Amino acid sequence: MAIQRALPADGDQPDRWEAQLRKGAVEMAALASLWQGRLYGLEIIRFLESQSQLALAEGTIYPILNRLKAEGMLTSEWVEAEAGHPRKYYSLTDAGRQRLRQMAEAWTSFSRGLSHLLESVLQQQEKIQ
Amino acid sequence: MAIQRALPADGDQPDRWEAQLRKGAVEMAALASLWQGRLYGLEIIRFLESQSQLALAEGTIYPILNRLKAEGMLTSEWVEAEAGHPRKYYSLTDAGRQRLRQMAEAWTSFSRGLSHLLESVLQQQEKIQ
DNA sequence: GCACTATACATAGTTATACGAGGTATGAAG
DNA sequence: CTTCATACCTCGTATAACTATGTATAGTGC
Repeated sequence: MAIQRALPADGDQPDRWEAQLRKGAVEMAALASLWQGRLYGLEIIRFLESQSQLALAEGTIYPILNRLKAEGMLTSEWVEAEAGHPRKYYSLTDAGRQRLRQMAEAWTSFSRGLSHLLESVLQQQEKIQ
Repeated sequence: MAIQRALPADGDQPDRWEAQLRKGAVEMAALASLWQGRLYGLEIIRFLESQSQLALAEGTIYPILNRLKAEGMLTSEWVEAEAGHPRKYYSLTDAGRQRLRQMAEAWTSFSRGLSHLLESVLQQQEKIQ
């Protein structure tokens, strides 16, 4: 985990979010995939791949899901499948929804800043041979 | 089992830009800061901070600059300052410019995918309270 | 001309992240 | 009962970013 250090209970610095975003965009994507309803592990991977070209490995997603669950951002429940094997479905908690909103805002701001930087670069695209 | 990339059709991507971008957005930002002309180390930090709210430490930027120089993405030259001390100015090479364009495109795609994911989340903003 | 300060460049060491490669468990099919 | 397919899980590793610190140069006060 990372987000807490020796910080006081509610002393979350907005500065930390930025730093976290640069790294934890994947964590945000995982939360976002659950926005419209519960999904199970492999389903999250497929969802993100189809919706955002974000290809995550199993070794990436499961640790993240466990971390998020430990932080109270989501819950899980085993569900028996008719044909197959039990699946662990994850759902957002209220805390998870709230955090996702904050991350989404911070991400948007961060992304906008970078896009601004890249404007000149991309404008030149038309001139490129 | 679990051979995730058993796709022969996919071929090999030039690089795993997506994966790199999630981490190396900072590297891209460093290249981007030099698009309009040469800057020296501390100047890059100040530029990024003012232009994109991206706050980088010296310990972050110098290793990146050295790495990029070693890869031929930029050149450096010492310049004597009237009042002060020599500064090491960095400039993009043609290779650096080309790479930055590729990264900018990949970033745009990646960013767009994530924004798409976050659409539903952000749309709910108005309903909150 | 010697400390003191400010600016600028540099790097060693720590931490955290994403991932690859393997392992476990369940049920279905042969 | 062996094999296959799906799904979950975890350890070890490479790498990236950051913290803290060190070095070098030059101007300022005495």
